[in-house]
Amino acid sequence: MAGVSRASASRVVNGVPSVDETIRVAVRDAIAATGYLPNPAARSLVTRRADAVALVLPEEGRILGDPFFPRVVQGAMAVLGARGVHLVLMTTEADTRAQVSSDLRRGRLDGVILIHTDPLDPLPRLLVDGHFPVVLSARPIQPLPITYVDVNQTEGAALAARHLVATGRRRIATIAGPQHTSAGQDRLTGFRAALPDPDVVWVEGEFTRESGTAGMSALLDRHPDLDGVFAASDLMAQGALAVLRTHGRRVPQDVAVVGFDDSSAALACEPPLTTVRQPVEDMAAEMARLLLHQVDHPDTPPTRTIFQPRLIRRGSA
Amino acid sequence: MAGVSRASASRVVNGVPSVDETIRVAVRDAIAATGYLPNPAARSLVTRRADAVALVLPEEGRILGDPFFPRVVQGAMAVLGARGVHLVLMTTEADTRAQVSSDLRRGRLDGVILIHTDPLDPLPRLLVDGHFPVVLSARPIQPLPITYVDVNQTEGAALAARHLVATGRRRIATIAGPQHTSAGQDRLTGFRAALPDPDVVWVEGEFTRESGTAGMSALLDRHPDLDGVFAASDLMAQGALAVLRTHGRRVPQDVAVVGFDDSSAALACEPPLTTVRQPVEDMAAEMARLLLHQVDHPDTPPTRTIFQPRLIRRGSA
DNA sequence: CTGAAAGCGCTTACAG
DNA sequence: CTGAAAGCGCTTACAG
Repeated sequence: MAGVSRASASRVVNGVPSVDETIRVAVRDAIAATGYLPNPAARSLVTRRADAVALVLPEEGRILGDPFFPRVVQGAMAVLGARGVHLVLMTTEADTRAQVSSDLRRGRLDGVILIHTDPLDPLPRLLVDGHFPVVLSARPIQPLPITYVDVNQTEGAALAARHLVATGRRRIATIAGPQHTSAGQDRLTGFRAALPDPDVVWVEGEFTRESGTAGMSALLDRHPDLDGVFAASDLMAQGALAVLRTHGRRVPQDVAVVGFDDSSAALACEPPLTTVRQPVEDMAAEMARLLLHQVDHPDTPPTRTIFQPRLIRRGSA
Repeated sequence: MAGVSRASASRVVNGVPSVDETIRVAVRDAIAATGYLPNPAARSLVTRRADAVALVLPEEGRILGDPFFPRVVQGAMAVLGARGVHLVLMTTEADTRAQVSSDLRRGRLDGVILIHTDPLDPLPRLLVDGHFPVVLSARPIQPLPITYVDVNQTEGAALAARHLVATGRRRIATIAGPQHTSAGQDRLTGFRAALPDPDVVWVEGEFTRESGTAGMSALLDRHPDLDGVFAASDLMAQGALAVLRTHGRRVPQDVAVVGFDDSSAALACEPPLTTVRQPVEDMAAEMARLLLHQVDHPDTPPTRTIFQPRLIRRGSA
């Protein structure tokens, strides 16, 4: 309709620079007049690109319910959406996980962002071995040549420790995260290292509200006189706050509480939670960028990008 | 490799019944031996199917942060995943909303599930007019020939009303949802109708925690003696609970509180929230099924499916 | 029931 | 810089 070859039309649509101005204009006019939209399946058939990536979450319930999740999606969508790349939601449950690799092999997915993967999950290794573009949301606990993004976990925990000490707390304890995860380990390590006496009282939680409740009860049983608590997740802090209230402890007067994440749960707490903020949106956006870069340049060596956490002071400490 | 035509191979892969058993076996063996996976782009080019649908949410922040969201995704993924259909996340923000319709027209998306759409949003009408498969998560406030799924809102609110009355509450008030939405309207209507005196005290909220806080404060100012509150969302109930605590009211002894949704926020409340449960997973699964049906049968007339709510009794009332 | 052939709508060497 | 042609990997009438 523009009176040019289909090759030239294709070049204009794809913004190839070496096209004569008159042709370009003719094609653009024709596109505007007809409302032409390129067929992605036909394009995909030759370019070998799906323009779709998956956000892979552990079991459906756990992460979706995580107040963390919305911020991840928001950050990733911002960069993906701008490039017209689809964000497909998947989980690592038995049925879906098979789909992830088959979709990757069939070219239905260009790559994947793996969120909060279980340390024992073989999926990261599988994807690396298959040379598929992939980005992890945290340092893998077993060394793996894989690109990941993380927050400086030890520094974040140190921020919490220093704040408790600076505000005069002396009998400090922590509800740590699961010690089979890198985040759980690093936050405990960092917290201890920043305390005058690293021999701090601690219990292990699972990052969930329930485990925060259990952890705080255990702590209070053993050390009724404690005056400062660092919970390695906001959800655990929320659980801890409930227990403290039940036991008649005022927060922050009697016991100061610091959380970790600055998820939406932090503002739902009473009092609002002082917590260590991870720049989750930025991290997710960066994951998307790194993934897209890998898609464009398959031989990119693995990189790691570490973000700095920040202490957000609110009512609880 | 199986020694048959590519047409026969295609028939076996797609499960066409009229294929000789020997051919079927030969093809299956060849597939197993080679690890063959069909190329979805090539298939899509001729079938005109993307095998992908979008879950379209209002502005990124609002719904993603909604404790409701995980249950929606879970329900939809269960039926979509089983059929190998991708669930693509999108929003109605300026940039993405253009993508929704262009992806639909280009065949990159087979249909969309619209969640919590703003009543003024022109998107539903646009999609209906374009004859695209679409399912809404609630009754549209302006009549529109569109398929939707909803909970019986008035009955849900009536459940709350009857429970408050049955437990002896007499000075009852409600924090209603936004009156420009069907859910907000119906819950208020249903609540009033089930009360001995429909002339109940009420304030309007936005379904958010903040508006619950503001609403409860206003209510308490005007009616310090109230003994029962129905909040039209769990989030508003959570905000109300915080205000009641600040004002020294015990829940449920002094004031009973009932929420709506049974979202994850209900269990995070203190005390745990008595609330009206929407079967969200079931509703989302049904939306996915209805959408897929429309994709298969483009001329399906619009239907509506109403689910029954249930009162979940916990500590707050 | 099966196969040869056309065709889905693009992109991309390859000549010119 | 541009166009004719091949080809991406499937599905599906159409004969037989």
